[in-house]
Amino acid sequence: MGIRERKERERERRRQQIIVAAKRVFSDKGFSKATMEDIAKEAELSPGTLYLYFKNKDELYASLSLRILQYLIIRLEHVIGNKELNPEQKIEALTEAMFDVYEFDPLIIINMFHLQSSETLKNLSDDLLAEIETLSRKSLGTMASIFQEGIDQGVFIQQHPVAIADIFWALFSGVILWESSKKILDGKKDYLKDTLKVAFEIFSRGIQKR
Amino acid sequence: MGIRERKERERERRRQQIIVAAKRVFSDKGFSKATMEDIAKEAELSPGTLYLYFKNKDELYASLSLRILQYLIIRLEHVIGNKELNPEQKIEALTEAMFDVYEFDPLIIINMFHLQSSETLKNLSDDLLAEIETLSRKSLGTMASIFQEGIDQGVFIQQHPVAIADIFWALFSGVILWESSKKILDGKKDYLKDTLKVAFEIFSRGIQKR
Amino acid sequence: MGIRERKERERERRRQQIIVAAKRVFSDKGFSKATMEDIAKEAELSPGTLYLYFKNKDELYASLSLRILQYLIIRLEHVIGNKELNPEQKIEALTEAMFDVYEFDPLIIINMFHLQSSETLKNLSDDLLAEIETLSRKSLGTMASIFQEGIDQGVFIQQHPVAIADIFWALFSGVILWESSKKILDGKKDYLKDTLKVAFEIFSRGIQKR
Amino acid sequence: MGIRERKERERERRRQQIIVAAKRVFSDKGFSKATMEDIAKEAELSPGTLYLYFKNKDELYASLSLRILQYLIIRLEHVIGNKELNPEQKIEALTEAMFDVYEFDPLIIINMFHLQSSETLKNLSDDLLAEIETLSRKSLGTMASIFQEGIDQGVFIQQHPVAIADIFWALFSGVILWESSKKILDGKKDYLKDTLKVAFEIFSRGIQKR
DNA sequence: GATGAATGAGTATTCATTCAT
DNA sequence: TATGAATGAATACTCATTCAT
Repeated sequence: MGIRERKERERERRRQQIIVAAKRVFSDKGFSKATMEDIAKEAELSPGTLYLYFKNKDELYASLSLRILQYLIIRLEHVIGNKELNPEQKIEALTEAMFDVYEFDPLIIINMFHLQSSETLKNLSDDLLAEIETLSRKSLGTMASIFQEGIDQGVFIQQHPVAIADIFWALFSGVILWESSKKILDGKKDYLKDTLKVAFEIFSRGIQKR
Repeated sequence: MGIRERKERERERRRQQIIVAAKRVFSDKGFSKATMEDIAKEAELSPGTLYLYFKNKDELYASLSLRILQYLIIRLEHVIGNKELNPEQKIEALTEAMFDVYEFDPLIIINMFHLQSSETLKNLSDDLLAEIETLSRKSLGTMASIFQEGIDQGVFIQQHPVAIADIFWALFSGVILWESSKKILDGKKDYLKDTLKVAFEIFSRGIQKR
Repeated sequence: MGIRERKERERERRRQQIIVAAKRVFSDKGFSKATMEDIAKEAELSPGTLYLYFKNKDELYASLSLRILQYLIIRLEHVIGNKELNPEQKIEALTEAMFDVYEFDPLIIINMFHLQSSETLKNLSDDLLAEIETLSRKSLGTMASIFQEGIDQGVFIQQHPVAIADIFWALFSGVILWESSKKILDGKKDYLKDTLKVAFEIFSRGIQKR
Repeated sequence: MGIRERKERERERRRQQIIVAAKRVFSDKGFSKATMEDIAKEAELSPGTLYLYFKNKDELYASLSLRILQYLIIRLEHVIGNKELNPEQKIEALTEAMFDVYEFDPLIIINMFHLQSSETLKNLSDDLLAEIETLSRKSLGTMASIFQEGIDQGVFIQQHPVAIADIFWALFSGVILWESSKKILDGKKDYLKDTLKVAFEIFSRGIQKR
C-alpha cells in the first residue's frame, strides 16, 4: 500500500470517526441544540479539526444522510439480486430492509426533513448535493424495479413503478414520523414496529391484483 | 355582552392577528430563520406584545398547528355525520377532506410536521402539549370510527381501527413530506396531487376485504 | 419638544456615548485588538446594544472618521470666513486648524488609512460611505478655496487649487504617520509638532510666488 | 565553497522564495485577510516551513519592508555619489529615485505604511525592529546629507537636514497614501504621478533660499 | 395593556502556530 | 529540514426575552 493510499485511508477513518460522533450528538440533542464543540468532544478532537473534514455544520449533518442512503442501497440491491423471490416475497424482503435501515439510524427521517429547508440547502456544497441526489435517485430506482417486476408479471396493479416506490417510501417515513410524535405526545409504548408491519401489509394488499 | 366578555373577545382577536402574521413569516422563512421581530413587524405590533399572548416562540409556533387540527376535526366530523355513505364512500370522502386540509394551508402542514419532530415538542408547555394531544387524539378517534364501521360491516380487514387511522394519517403526511422534498432536490414538477391520489387508492384497496 | 424629537435626541446621545467609548478603546488597542466587548464595557452597555446603533465593527470604526471630518470642516469654515486674513495668513490659520484637528483625535490618520482597505469598504453601508465621501470632498473643497484665493491674488503659484489642497493634506498626514512610527522605532521624544511646523513653512514658501 | 556556506546560501534562497510569495499574497489580500496558508501555497511550501524562516506573521510582513528599504538605500547612495550634480539637481535626482522606489513595488509601499502603524510595529522582535531602525536611519541619513550639502552651499534654507529629510519622506508617503485613498473613495482616475510631481516641485521651491 | 430599547448568553468558524513523523 | 494535520483560543454578531415607562 502506497503512502498516498495509506493517508487517504487514514483520512476516511477520521471522517467516519467524526460522523459517528455527530450521529450520537445529533440524536441526543437535535440539530440546533447540538454544538460543534459537543461533537468535537464526542469525537475526541478539537473543533477546528471538524472543519478540516466538513465545510460546516449543515454539511456535516447532511453527510449523515449520505451514509444511510449508502446503507439503504446496499440492502436494496441485495433484495433485488435474490432471484429466488417472487414479487410478493420481494415486498416482504423490502419491508425488512427498510426496518433494518431505520434501526441502523433512527435519525433517517428527521435528517431527510432537515434537508428540505432551502436555508440548509444553500450551505451545502454542490458536490455533496449532487451526491445526495444521485443516491436518492438510485435508491428510488432500485425500489421501482422491484415493483416493475411485479407489474410485468401481472401480479401488481398497473401504476408507474416510480410512483409506487414514492408511496412506499412516503408510507415508511410517515409512519416513523407519526409514531415518534405519538410516543412523545402520549408518553406511551413504542408501537412503531407493529404499525409499520400493518402499514406494509395494507400496502402490499393494495398493490396486488385480485 | 359584559365588559369581561368584550375584553376576552378583543384578546382573541389579537391572538388571531399574531397567528396569521406568524403563519406568513414561518411559511416564508422556516422556523429557525424566522425571528420574533419579523413576526411582530408583520403583525404591526411590538416584540414585547407577542409575549403577552404566547409564552415563547415554540408555543407560538405550535399554536399554528392547533388551528389546522381544529379545521381537520370539523371536516372529519362532517364526513362521519353523513349517514348516507357506506364505509367505502366514507374513505373517499375522508380522502377529499384530507385534500381540503392540505389546501386550507399547504405550508402550515409542512410546519406541522416539523412540530412533530421531537426536538420541538420537548420545548412546549404542558398545557399546550395537552391540548395538541387532545385534538390529535380526537381527530384520530374520528378517523378510527370510520374504519371501525367498515370493520363492523365486514368490508374492511380485521385490524385495530386506531392503527389503521394512524397509517392513513402517516401515509398522508409522508406523501406530502416526500413529494415536497423531492421537489426541492430535483427542482422538478409538483406531482403531489397525483401521488396522493394513487396512495389513497392503494390504501383503500389494501384495507378492503376481497 | 415632541416625544419623537426627544427620542431622536436620546438616540443621538447614545450614539455619541458609544463613539466616545470606541475612540478610547481603538486608540488604546488598535482596530484589530479592540473587541466589541471592550467597547461595550467602556460604554457601560451590552454588546448587543452596540449593534442597535452601528451595523458592525467596521462601520463603528468608520463613524469615528465622520466625527473628525465634521470637526475639521467647522474649523476650516472658520478660517475661510475670516475676512481679515490675507492668503498667507490663512495658510497659517489653516496649519493651526489642522493641528487642532490632530489633537482632537490623533487617530485621524490611522482611521483614514484603515478606510482604504477595500475589505473594509465592503462592510460599510452605502449611506455611510456616501456621507464620508461628501464630507471628505467638502473639506477638500474648502481648503482648495483658500488656495484659490491666493492664486487669484497672484501671491500663490499657478496650480490647480485642489491639487494643492491634496498635497497640503498629504503632507499633514504623512508627517503624522512618519513621526509616530519614528517615535516607536527610536523610542525617543515626540518631534511631531516641530516637524509639522517646519513642514508647513516649507510648503508655504513653496507655493508662494517670488 | 564550504558546506556551511552552501547551506547558508540555500537558506537565503528559501527566504527570498517565501518573501516573494508573501509579497504577492499581501498585496492581493491585505495584511489581515492574507493567511499563512495562502502564503505557504503560493510559495509551494507547507505552513510549518514558513516558521523555520520567520518567527511569525508580523515578522514575515515586516521583512517585506526591509527589502524596499534596501532598494531605497541603493538608489539614494547612487544619487549622493554623483559628484557632478549640484544640490538642486540632486533634489531632482532624489525625486526620480523615489519614483523608482514606488514603481519597484507600488503595493509594497502601501504595505510599508501599514507597517508604520504602531499596531504592527509593537509585535515585532527586537532584532527585526533594530534592523528596520538601522536601515531607516541610514536612508534618512543619506537623504539628510543631500540637504546638508545644499544648506552648506547656502542654497537651501537653514533647517536641520534630518528634519528636512523627514518631511521629504513624509510628503512622499503622504501623497501615495492620500491619492490611493482618494482613488478608492471616488473610484476615479489615478492622479498619483501628477500630484507627486507637483508636491516635489513645491517642496523643492520651499527649501530653496530666494 | 403596549411598547421597544436593552440585554447578554450562546456559537459557528477562523487561522496562527505547533509538533510528531 | 520539511511536513501538514491538528490544535484551541479568540470573537463578531444574533435574537429570544425582559422590563421600565
